[in-house]
Amino acid sequence: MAPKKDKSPPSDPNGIFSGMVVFLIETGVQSRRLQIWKQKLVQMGAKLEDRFTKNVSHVFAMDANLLLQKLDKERLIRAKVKLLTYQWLEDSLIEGEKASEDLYVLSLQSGGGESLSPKADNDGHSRVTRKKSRISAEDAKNSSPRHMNDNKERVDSRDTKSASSFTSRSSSPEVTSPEAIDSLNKPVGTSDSSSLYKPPDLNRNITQIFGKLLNIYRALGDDRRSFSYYKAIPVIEKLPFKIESVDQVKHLPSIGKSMQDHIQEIVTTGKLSKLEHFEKDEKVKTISLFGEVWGIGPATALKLYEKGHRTLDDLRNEESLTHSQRLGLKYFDDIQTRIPRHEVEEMERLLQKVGEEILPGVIVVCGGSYRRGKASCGDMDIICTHPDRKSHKGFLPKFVKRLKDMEFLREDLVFSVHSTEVSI
DNA sequence: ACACCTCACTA
DNA sequence: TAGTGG
DNA sequence: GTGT
Repeated sequence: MAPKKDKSPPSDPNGIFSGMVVFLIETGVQSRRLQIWKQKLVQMGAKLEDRFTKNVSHVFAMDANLLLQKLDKERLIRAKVKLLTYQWLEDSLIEGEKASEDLYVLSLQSGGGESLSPKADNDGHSRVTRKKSRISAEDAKNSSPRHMNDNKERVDSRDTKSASSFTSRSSSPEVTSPEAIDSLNKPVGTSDSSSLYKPPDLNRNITQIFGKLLNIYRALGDDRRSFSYYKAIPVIEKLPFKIESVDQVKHLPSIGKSMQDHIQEIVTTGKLSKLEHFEKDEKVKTISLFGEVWGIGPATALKLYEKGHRTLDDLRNEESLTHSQRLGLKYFDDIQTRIPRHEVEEMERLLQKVGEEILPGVIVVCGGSYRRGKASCGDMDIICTHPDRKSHKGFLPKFVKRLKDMEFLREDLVFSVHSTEVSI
């Protein structure tokens, strides 16, 4: 059985590229790299053609120009083959699965002059976005992979209790130095051997505006529309080139007619009148502001606006506010302030220490944005576990009480009784 | 025309 | 049950 | 707003 096996690359019929019949435009490709690509393609199930036959399903090239130098445009159109950049190959190999082809399609612009140069800053390297990089680090700190299924109690210093105003920053004069924080971390390696990528962030002009629209629509309660922007932004961020024409985003997923129009306006005028209109609107401004208060959502914000309120101070005299909303107002600035990473680190150690006193062996670690390596965090997510898989029961209430006694915790934005039993 | 995420907690 | 949070 |  398995008669074929002595070939170096054990072509895998179930490889991610199986079924593909590939023709490569080798012009402008470093021979060494080309060799690797060929090997990988075959290894992962693709079939290589040395000529552009009609069996070919995919053609790869560095760019459209080089492609057209080798093959006739009309013939390509007739052939109905996928024309992709080698970047697709790179990214697919890195991800371990076929990437969406949308971002790598070589368009056969006419004329022959212009052309699109998919490389904004040279660097023939890959940049892809990993899908969800959640797994893995989870129990890295748990030391033993065996514990990964232990029951866990999840506490959120923001939604279970407020950890406001105990900050050591109250005394420190300045902490807001985006750059300083930025340089602090950025786990993104520049090494090309690594499988991490750099976010070029071209098209920031567009994503920034879309981000604002996202927030506005969310504040207004239009979650659907807001979600559309939420999906569109990362698609645009992924693009390896700077958008100069609406044609370049015509077929991208999540980018429909409306977004295209917006992009069109942004690349030509540098701004979006729709957004400017929103930002000028008294109602939108007010509702957005009120919505930033913890406990106030679109519905309440609108009611408050209709009652005639316009500033946060106006709200302080409002009778109808709930307990949570009052706290949200009282600690508005504190909650708004982001926590420097090193302070989170500090608190993690403190919490671990206190936890140990209550329940020896307990493991308290930080999750959320901290674990994801952010330079600053909006809140602090902590995860409490215990190796024996059962001692953690009943730990949370004691832990919380202890932290309140020592005034680490001062107020409850919400007090959860049942979620202390959450198991994963 | 219709779907697009979940779910515990608060009032 | 409507509203809210992430 | 986008996709089916």
